[in-house]
Amino acid sequence: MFGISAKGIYGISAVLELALRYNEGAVQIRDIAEAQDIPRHYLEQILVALKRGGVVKSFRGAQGGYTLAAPPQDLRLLDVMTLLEGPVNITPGGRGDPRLQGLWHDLAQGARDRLDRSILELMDEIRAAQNRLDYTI
Amino acid sequence: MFGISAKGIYGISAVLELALRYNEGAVQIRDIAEAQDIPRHYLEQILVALKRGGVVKSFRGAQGGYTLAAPPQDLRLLDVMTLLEGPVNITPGGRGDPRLQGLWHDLAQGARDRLDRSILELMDEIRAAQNRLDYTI
DNA sequence: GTAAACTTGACCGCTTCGGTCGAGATTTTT
DNA sequence: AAAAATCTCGACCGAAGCGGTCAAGTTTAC
Repeated sequence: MFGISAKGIYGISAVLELALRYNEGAVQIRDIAEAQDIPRHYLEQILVALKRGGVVKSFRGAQGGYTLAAPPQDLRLLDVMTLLEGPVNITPGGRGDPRLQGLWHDLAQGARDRLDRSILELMDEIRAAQNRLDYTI
Repeated sequence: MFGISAKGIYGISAVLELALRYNEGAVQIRDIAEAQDIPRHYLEQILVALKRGGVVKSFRGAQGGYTLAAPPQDLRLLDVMTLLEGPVNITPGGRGDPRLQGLWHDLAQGARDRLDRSILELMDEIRAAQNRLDYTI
């Protein structure tokens, strides 16, 4: 239950990779795929969707590739996920007891809250977790 | 994204119905299906799963039907959902950047927290919401 | 011009979802 | 004992989504 599909996981991973290389210029699909271990042709689909949504930019031809469309502090995880997996919505059909609407709504809102942070915040948290590990070991 | 399937929604609805009629003895599939507008034969599958998981009990033959296997305060929403939709688990495969594990884990834990309450609590909340409506209108 | 790189869209096998159906087993009622 | 009510089990089905592959085409840098 509640599984996020490969598309979303790959998508966030790819965006993270681009964020980490934000000052390196365009990064090619092949490099992202290799670094994050994502099937190349599948990653294409994902990046096209992210491009349509304004999360990344692409440059064609030799020396082309992808970059973030904005600095990491201006991009939100929730936007990336929404583009790839559709809106956070618990009950698509009007099924089930109407009295349960509040419950489903709470669930959706909780998920949204946890995803509503910038890529930069995500990078900071990752760095913090790494530091914690360094001190522990 | 994050949609709960019809099975889970129907399942909670059916359990709620049984909880509301907890002192009435066995309730027949047909009645539950009608009250909650669930396809009868589909509801069968759901109830069988809930029975196997010890959430409901069944009685065969004339005057048979289903009841909760325990009083509403001893049954948790999370158990019902887990039986019907599998465990709350965000990343089944080992896909994606390992540094994102914390993120997925947080998401899953958030969903679990919101589902970890008893049927009785759910009934109370529904009643409270109804009261709020009564005063507002 | 030619190689590098993105772009587009068709295609595919597999699984899950949502649901239907029918025959059988069990229990109560009469 | 027979009939009626009810759950039980498993097969089946169409549609959609998932995860991924592939080929052919464009665009751009050099």
